Amino acid sequence: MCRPTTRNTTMLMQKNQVFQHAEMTEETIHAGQSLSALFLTSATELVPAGRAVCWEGDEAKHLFQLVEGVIRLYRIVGDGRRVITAFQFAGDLIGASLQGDFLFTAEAVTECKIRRVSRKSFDDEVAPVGCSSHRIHLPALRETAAAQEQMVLLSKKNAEERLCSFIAKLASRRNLQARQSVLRVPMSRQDIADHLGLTIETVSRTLTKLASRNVVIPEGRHDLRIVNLACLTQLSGDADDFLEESCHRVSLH
Amino acid sequence: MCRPTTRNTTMLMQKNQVFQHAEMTEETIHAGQSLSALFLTSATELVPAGRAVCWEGDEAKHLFQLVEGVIRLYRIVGDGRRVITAFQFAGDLIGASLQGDFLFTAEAVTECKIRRVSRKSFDDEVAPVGCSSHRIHLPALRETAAAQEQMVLLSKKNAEERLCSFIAKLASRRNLQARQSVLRVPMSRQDIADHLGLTIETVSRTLTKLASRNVVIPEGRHDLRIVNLACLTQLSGDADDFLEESCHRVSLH
DNA sequence: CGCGGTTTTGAAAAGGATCAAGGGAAGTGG
DNA sequence: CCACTTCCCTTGATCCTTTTCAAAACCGCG
Repeated sequence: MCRPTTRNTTMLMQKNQVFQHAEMTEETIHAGQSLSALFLTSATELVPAGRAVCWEGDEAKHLFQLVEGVIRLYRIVGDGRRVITAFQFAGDLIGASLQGDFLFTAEAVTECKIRRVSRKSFDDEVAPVGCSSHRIHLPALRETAAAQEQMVLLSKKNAEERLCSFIAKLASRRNLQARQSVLRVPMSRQDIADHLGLTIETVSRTLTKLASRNVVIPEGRHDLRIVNLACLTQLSGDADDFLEESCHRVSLH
Repeated sequence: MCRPTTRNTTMLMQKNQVFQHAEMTEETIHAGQSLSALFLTSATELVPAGRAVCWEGDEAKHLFQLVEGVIRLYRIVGDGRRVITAFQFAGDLIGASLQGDFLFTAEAVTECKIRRVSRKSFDDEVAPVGCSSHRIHLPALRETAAAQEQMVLLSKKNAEERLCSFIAKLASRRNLQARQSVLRVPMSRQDIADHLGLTIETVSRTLTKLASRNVVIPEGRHDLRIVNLACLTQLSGDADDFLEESCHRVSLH
């Protein structure tokens, strides 16, 4: 009775972009504006690569807007095992969905520009605006959706699917900024491994394998040439499966 | 402004260790009351075991309060692989942190009593109350915290640690209801496996191993005698490590 | 140009998954 | 109340993916 049915499968296929085109009500827009305004009142800070902007367990007295650069959010468990729960990119809000303490350490992957506002002024300024919970929820919503996706990745995907998912997602946000087929990957292999629940060696090997199949080609340590995006998406495992075959045919050298 | 207090465990506060001591401001309490009130206006529905109360992808026109029983939230990925992202227990709110569509299917594990309210009245009634985002965020917060913990579990823990984490968490919520050392585990092995990112066989084997080490002893399919809670906690892998040795000594038969 | 850290590659080992069968409890019908 | 069916769970044996350990290659940098 609890077994998967085909009905479920079809219905669920829509992926996780669910929130990319989330509701833009007047409220949302209005709130968005007041939000930018709030952040604009504070000067941008420059954070060098490797520096943390907040620590797990610290009281979340501020939140941050990432203006430029890439940040990793992570937790350390037990004996120094690190789990990168998410990467954040330009435009993202860090700590907006928090109360109390930070649940993660946020560390610059690349040099970053951030703006910071106190939680108090955030609550005071932004919350009263449009209160039917829409806007307030939005960052938390995205976070939740991302977390769910990550859980799926971690519990059901193999190394290749994980890596392809990761690259495809990176590529898709890159697309928004409109570019060619070379994708910047600012994070180290260790970062990627810690995000995907793999070891650095497995990441490396899997990448090599993808290269040999002509899906993506590493160019230096931090760039990837996307040769076959369709295939990449296929291999990521959450796509519709109907092209699987053709993809393999195309991709095999 | 957000200091924890010990009194007054309202409906929402009881679960989920992380936020057990979350903020109980006047606002929160007030909102909690208005929330209970809202839910109390709707009659309880009886949901038989195995029945779904909402489906992934459906528009979230309602939210639910779980009055009694256990519910699993899951997503189906690709070819019928099921990921149980969370279990929900009496007092939990389902769908409160959503906008738009449900991100999961919610299905009764045991027979359940639920109350349901429309999202509209939830937003209208509850949101305007205390608007500085505190109360609104609480369910979402818990969810996020739980999701993060789950990511840690899935990316860094081995089968034994996963199972021990799971049992320990169950046991800790059980404790709140004050009972003896026999823990009810309403979900099937398959449910547990799909939640922990393992196969049913591995769950079974690991349980057997724990039994042979005298940590927990299965009594029938849905009960566990907790013999050595300290050890269980140790083995869950997110505890402080200082007792690791002694624990092993104690546990080895 | 040599040096330190990162990445790649290789070989061996381990932990789970998978495949296959057997056991047991709950429910059904006689 | 008992035989029978069924479903769920356990156990065993083998296979496969990923990890682990080790060393070589690469690359940016002083």
